[in-house]
Amino acid sequence: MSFNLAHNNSFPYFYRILNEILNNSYFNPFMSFKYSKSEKLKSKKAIERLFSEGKSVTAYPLRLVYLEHTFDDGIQFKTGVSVSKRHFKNAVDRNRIKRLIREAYRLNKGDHFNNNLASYALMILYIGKDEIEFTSMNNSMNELLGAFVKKVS
RNA sequence: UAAGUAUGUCGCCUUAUCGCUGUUCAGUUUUGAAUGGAGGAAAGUCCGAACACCAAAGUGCAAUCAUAGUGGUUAACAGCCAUCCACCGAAAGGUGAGGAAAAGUGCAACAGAAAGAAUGUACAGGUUAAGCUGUAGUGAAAUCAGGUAAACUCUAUGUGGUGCAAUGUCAUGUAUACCAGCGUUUGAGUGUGCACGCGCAAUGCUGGAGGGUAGGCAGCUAAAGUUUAUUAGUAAUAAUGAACGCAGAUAAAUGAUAAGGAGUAAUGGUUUUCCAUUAUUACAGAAUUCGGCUUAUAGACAUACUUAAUAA
Repeated sequence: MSFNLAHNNSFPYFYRILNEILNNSYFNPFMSFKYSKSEKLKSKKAIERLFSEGKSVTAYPLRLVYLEHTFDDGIQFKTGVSVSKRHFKNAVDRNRIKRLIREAYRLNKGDHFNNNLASYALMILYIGKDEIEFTSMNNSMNELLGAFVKKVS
C-alpha cells in the first residue's frame, strides 16, 4: 500500500476506490471488493458452534464474534451479519444496517486480512440502538477488523 | 380565488465508480458478456378462495360461530355497485349489526297514584250497589297496549381441521429391528448323551434394504395475469380483440458513494416573476399465489361537484 488512504476519512470515497485499484489490486490477492455467496456464513451448525464457543472483539457499535473453523470449499473467511430485532423493529431499518455493514466489510477486509491468518468463521453484530451513517460505520469497521487481526496474530 | 366534498393517479430523477442476486451464453480454476431484479400499501394477518395433507375428514340432525332492508355483481366473500329507509351536515355528501315484538322469557331513568294486574284525586254522568263510564293531570307510551332483539330468543343462509416450515423427492455421514455374501471363535449356549463336522448363535468386514439428520431439488411463479381499445350495463362488472411475457432470495439479493438536477418549507435580497443560503424529500421491504378489508404515509397532480366572494 503506497498511500494508506483508507484510514483518512476526510478523503472522498470515490478517490479512495480509484487509489485502491491503481495501487493495490495487482499485488494483494485479498484486495478484492467482492463479498459473494461463497463468502457468506450460511451453515446452521457452524453458526451455532460460533455462538456457543466463539470469542469476540468490540468496536462500538459493532461486535465481531470469531472462531477458528475450516471450510470444505477452502474459503478462508466466511462472514455473517446480524442486527437485533429488539432494537430495530422495522425490517427496513434492519436491512439498511445490514447492507451498510456488508458494504463496509467488503471495502475494508482487504486492508486487514492476509494469508498468514488461519481460517475463521465470523459474525458481525450491530449492538447500537440508533441508525448510523456510512462514514462512521466505515470507521468502526476499520477499527474492528484491526483489533481482530491484532488479537488473533 | 377561498373553504370544502367525492373519486382517481404519482410518490424523487440522471450520470459515473464499486458491489449483491436470478436467467442465458461462453469458458470451466477465478471468471467474462448479455439481460431481468420490491409496494401502494410488499405491513396487519381481519375476511374470501386456489392448492396440499389429515379417512372416525362422508351423510342427516343438534350445538357453536358468522352474516342480515331490497336488487345486482363475482371463483368466492362479511367485499363491491345501485337503491329505499333512518340519522348527521347549510350543501356537495357522510354514517348505519337497518330480518322478526299476536311463540315465549326478561328489562325500562325521570315524571306519575299506577308502566301490570292496582286503580287514586277532582269534576261530570250513572246504578240496588260497584272504577261502572267519560274528561282533566304525568309521560314516548296508560285495562288499549306500546318500546327494547350491539337482552335471551326465533327465522333464513353458510360453517371439519391444519397451513408452502403444507406436501413430494434425492440423499453424504452416523447408529442398526432386518436380509445376503465372506471370514473368525469354540471361552459359554443350542440342534445332540459324547467326539468331530455342519447349522443356529456370537462377532468382524462388505453389499443391500429400511429410516430419514445436515443439505440439495421440486412445490416457485403464465396468473380468476398486466396494459389497452371496442361493445353491453346508471354502476360494480362482463364479453371480444390487440400488445406484453414483468422479482424469486432462503443468516434471506434489489445496495453504497460522488456529482448534477427537481419538488417543498423557512430566511434574506429584489419585491408577481427572479436570485442566494439552509433544511427537508414520507410510510415502509417480496417469502406459495390471487380477490378484498383495515391501518401507516412528506409532498405533488387530475377530474367532478358544493358553498361564499369578485368580475363579465
